Amino acid sequence: MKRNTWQREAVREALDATEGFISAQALHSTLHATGSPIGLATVYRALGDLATSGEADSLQSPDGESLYRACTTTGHHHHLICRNCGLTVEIAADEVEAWAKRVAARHGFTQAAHVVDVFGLCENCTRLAAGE
Amino acid sequence: MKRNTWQREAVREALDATEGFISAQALHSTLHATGSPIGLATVYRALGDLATSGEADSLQSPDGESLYRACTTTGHHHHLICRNCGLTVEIAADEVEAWAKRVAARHGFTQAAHVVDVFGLCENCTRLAAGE
DNA sequence: ACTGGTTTTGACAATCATTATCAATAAGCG
DNA sequence: CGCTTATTGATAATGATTGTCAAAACCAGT
Ligand SMILES: [Zn+2]
Ligand SMILES: [Zn+2]
Ligand SMILES: [Zn+2]
Ligand SMILES: [Zn+2]
Repeated sequence: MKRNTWQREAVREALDATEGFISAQALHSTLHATGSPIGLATVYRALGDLATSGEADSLQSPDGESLYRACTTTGHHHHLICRNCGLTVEIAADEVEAWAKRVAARHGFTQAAHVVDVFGLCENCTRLAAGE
Repeated sequence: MKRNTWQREAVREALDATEGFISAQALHSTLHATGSPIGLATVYRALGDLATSGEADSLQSPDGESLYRACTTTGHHHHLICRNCGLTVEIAADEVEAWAKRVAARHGFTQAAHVVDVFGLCENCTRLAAGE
C-alpha cells in the first residue's frame, strides 16, 4: 500500500511553489535551503512517483537533465518554456495531437507517444537580453 | 583550421551505415567491432561536430542519452522512431512548424526552437510484439 | 495507545554517460 | 622534409541518477 510521509508532501509542496520546471537536484537544494533535512534519493523517488501518477509533468532539458513541474492542467498537454528564467506556459494543441496520430498511423507505427516542447525567451527575458 | 583525419571520416561512415539513431557509446562499440582503434572521446567529439555543422541530427532518448543520425533530408525536419528497433522515418511537418511559431508569438516568446519527436513501434516490431 | 509487518527513508556506494586533461601524434603548409 | 598547431586517446574527473540495506516511520489491527 502507498503510505503518506512528510517527505513526499514536502516534495509536492516545493514543486507547487516552483514556477517552471526544476531538476531533482535543484529541488533538493531548495528544500535544504528552507531547513528540510530530506534526502536526495528521496527527492528523486518522490518526483518519479509524482510523474508516474500523473501529478507532475517531466521532460528532458536540452542537455539531458530530467525536469519536473506541478502542472495545473490535468490532461495531456505541452509546454512553452523560457530557456532563461524557466517561465512555463501550458499549451493544449489538439492540432498537434491529431498530426502525431496521423503521421504514426500513415507509417504503420503503433503505440505512438510524442515529445513536443517549445523553448524560447519569454517577453521579459527578451527585453533583458536586448538591453545587454 | 579544420583538419581531416581518418577518425572523423570513420565516424561519418559508420554513422551513414547505421539505420536509425545511435548513441556515441554504441557507435564506438560498432567501430571497435570492425577493428577500428578509434578512441571514445574522439567519437564524442566527431559526433558533436557533425551535429553542430548540421551534417547529423541529434536528439535525446527518453532516458536522457544523446542519439545521432546521418539524415538524408538537409533541411529542418522531425522524426518518427521505433523505440524497439530504432527504425527512423524523417518527417516534414509544416503544420507543426507553423503551430510552434504561432504559439510562441502569441505568448511573446522570441528565439523559439522546438523539440518534436514521435516514438512508437514500427510495423515489424508491432507484429513481433503481437506474436509474443 | 501499543505492536508487528511492511514500506520508506537516507547515507553512501555504484553506475553510466559525458567532459576535461594533457602528453604524444599527425595534418597541412611552405 | 621540418614546423606549427590541431587532433587524438588513455585516463581521470565530473555529475546526474540509481542501487543497497539497515534503521526509522507508517498504519492497520488489537
Ligand atoms: Zn524568461
Ligand atoms: Zn500531445
Ligand atoms: Zn521497429
Ligand atoms: Zn520543426
